[in-house]
Amino acid sequence: MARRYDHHPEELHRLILAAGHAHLAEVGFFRFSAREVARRIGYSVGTIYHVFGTLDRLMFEINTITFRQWADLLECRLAVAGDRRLDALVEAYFDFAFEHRTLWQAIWAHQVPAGMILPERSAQDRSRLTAIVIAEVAAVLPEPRREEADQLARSLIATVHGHCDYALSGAFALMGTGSPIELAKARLQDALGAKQPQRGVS
Amino acid sequence: MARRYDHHPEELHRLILAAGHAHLAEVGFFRFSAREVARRIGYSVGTIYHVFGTLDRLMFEINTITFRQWADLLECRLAVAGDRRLDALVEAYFDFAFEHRTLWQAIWAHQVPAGMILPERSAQDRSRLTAIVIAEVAAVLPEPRREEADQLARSLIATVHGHCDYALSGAFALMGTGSPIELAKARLQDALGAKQPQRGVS
DNA sequence: CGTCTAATTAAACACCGTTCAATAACTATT
DNA sequence: AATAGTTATTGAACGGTGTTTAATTAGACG
Repeated sequence: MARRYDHHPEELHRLILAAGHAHLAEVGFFRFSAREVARRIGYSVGTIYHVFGTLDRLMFEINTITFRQWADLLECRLAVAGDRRLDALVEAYFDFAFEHRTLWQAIWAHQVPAGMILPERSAQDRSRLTAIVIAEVAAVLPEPRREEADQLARSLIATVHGHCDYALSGAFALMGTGSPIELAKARLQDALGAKQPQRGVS
Repeated sequence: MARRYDHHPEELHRLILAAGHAHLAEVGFFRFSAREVARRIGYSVGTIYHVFGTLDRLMFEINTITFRQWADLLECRLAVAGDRRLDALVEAYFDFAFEHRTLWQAIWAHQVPAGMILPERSAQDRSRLTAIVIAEVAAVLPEPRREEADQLARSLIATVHGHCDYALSGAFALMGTGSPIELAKARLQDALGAKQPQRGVS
């Protein structure tokens, strides 16, 4: 026992995160197991506790990776979007959630303990998605209302989030026409349409 | 071992549900324990499995109780509401979630297994909340658009849900003016305001 | 070469969900 | 009333979990 320097500390940190992220994607939040992560990388559980201190911190950092990937997707989609940029954001939001269901649900399933101190870097990664939406909402708002952008953007994110969550939980299942994603777009239109006419409105 | 008829089957069923509901309210979904429920009622774990077959079924029925209480609150609030009935519904939605945080979160944390067959009674209890909102949305829509009510109501529920979930998860925490509940009301106003002018609009 | 530090581990603890054979209490039949 | 049959209930077992800790040992430092 007590081998060392198979991996440098940073490397080990990344190794655990990568294995943990992959494991979480496979089995989902409720069947996630720190022991299984340890098994996968050929270390013992204790090492994970040594590196992360708490399971909550490991889960938090894994979810931060997911946040980063999610924001990356939104940026990619914006880069190739036409003039209906907010619709593109809604689609990216949904697409990520549906394509990486287990990872996305883990974000919301994990309750970060009250007192936990968050690394600055993580907070930044996690707020990127919000920042992207705020910028686009601000761009769409007419000049005098631009100071609303922050609040309004968060409200619209919550709106899309609600539709996405309901769709994944099956609550929308029995509905005929009007997919959740189209309904979400319609609600954004309701909130923004009056304030700023977009081209090509459906 | 093997005492009998301390409680009739129905009584035992209710006893487990009541204890389970109370336990869930205290510790939340992630620390819920079937063994603890058994301990509380003075039976062994096996009995719970005998009565409910699966932990998932027990959790499902406990959550159904929560759904029932939630719909009850909405109805009570409607009964004493003024002319801004939808605002009253939004408030009731939030109030229940905040007052019974653990129970409310358990509803969304619990993934009902795909194949599970649901008792008719439960499905009814669970759909009541939606039905209440549909009725109020229909009442507010102008005659020609009344057939939209079903879809629109679900979309508005998703909207409020998103705001509520975000608020509880702390994502709204750092915002200045404009509480989540007021933002949710504003989004409903956006969606319905144009279609039906309400008195006393803020 | 010896000392110190800290990474790593095995093992232990106290739980958990789930299953199942054994048992005892009730029911039905004679 | 006695017997046979049914079934509610249990304890115990199995394999898993998160978390903690003392022991070990690889590497760093003098």
